[in-house]
Amino acid sequence: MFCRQGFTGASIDEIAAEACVSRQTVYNHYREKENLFTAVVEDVMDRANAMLFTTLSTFPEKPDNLEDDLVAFAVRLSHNCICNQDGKFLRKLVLSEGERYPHLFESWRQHGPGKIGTALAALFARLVHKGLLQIDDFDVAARQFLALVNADLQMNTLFGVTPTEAELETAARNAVRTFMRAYAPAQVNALAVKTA
Amino acid sequence: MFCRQGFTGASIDEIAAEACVSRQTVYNHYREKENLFTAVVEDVMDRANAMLFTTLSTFPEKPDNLEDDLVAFAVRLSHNCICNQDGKFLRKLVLSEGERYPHLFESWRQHGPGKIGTALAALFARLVHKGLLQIDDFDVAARQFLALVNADLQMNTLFGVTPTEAELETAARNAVRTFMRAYAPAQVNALAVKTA
DNA sequence: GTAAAATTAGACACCATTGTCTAAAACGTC
DNA sequence: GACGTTTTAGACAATGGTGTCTAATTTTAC
Repeated sequence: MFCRQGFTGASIDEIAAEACVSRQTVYNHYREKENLFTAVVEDVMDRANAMLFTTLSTFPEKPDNLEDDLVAFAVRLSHNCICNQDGKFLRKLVLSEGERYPHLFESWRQHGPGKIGTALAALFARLVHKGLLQIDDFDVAARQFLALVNADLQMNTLFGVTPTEAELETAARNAVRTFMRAYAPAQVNALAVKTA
Repeated sequence: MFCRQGFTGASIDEIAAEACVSRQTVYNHYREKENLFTAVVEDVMDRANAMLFTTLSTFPEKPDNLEDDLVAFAVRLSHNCICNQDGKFLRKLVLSEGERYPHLFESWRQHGPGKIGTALAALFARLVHKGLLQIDDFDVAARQFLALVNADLQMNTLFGVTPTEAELETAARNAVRTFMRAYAPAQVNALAVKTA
């Protein structure tokens, strides 16, 4: 409800009705609307974080085909963390009510994109160490990877349309291809060109 | 005011006070709040579009040093169209009230990012024609360019902090470096590596 | 089965906001 | 300077929301 209508747009009455509970019960649990709101946000954030780390752990320790593995990973990432309801809610929230709730906002920044960024950077560092990538700044590369994955989906997510599996796939493939061209060692790219 | 507080958050009284005008005058001009709102949005959109096209026209017809020109262009783009108040407003708006005003939303989609995307794609097509870039899908490249430029700034813009000129510059340089590595013809990259 | 705790429906005061109305004031034009 | 138009301040009803209260009902625990 907060997701769909924002903080002021969601009335306690509607929320209570949606929860099949009386308004008074809501007030019994959370003294006031703000408490309910922050509780919801924190819950959504925790769930999103959990989802994020399970997704991160799916990346194979010894990549078989780096490009394909990265594509599959990007698909899972956007599917689980970016295009789902929670992710959209959080981004929307931060944008619309971020200035009103600075501490929520800060907490999101550190637990959300902050964590995903550092975790991705660590993954890339491992891949560099194995000679599969050539990256000078891991943090920049991580941000760019996320940005590229989002590039094709941004319009859809803003639109409120959840992209189809096929759109997700091509978006991921476009992103990874560009990423690999920019960050794969020369011989890997040469090989890719030769096989193409 | 709509920008800072959203549609419902901004009261007519406050708006009238800010405009140094009585509430009744507002109602005389725009029969109701929604009309005022859509008028504001359209005005902001028009201004943003004008700004965008003047920015696009600054790109040199015969690039001297492509990488530097792209960096300068990216800096101007983020400065004029992405990080300024209007751009932030529009993104925020689309995200928070997009579902409530589908026609506004659609109009934004076509006149905002739609136009910037196709215009950028056209620019890249010219650069490819001159042999300065090697791109298979112009639209994808345009979206990726924008995404990369935003990659380092997203956090700042969400935070509400306007990045310093130096941050803008490094963000643009990171973006363009990756973009060039992915899309510059082999000999250009080889040259860049040699000179580095 | 009973007592304590939680939940419910509904009424309520309170507040902010929208949009209307009116009479007075300011403005512009000739 | 006079007349038509616009603006203004303030009052006003209507609406919809928050948070409180109460008395009745249900659930839970023992």
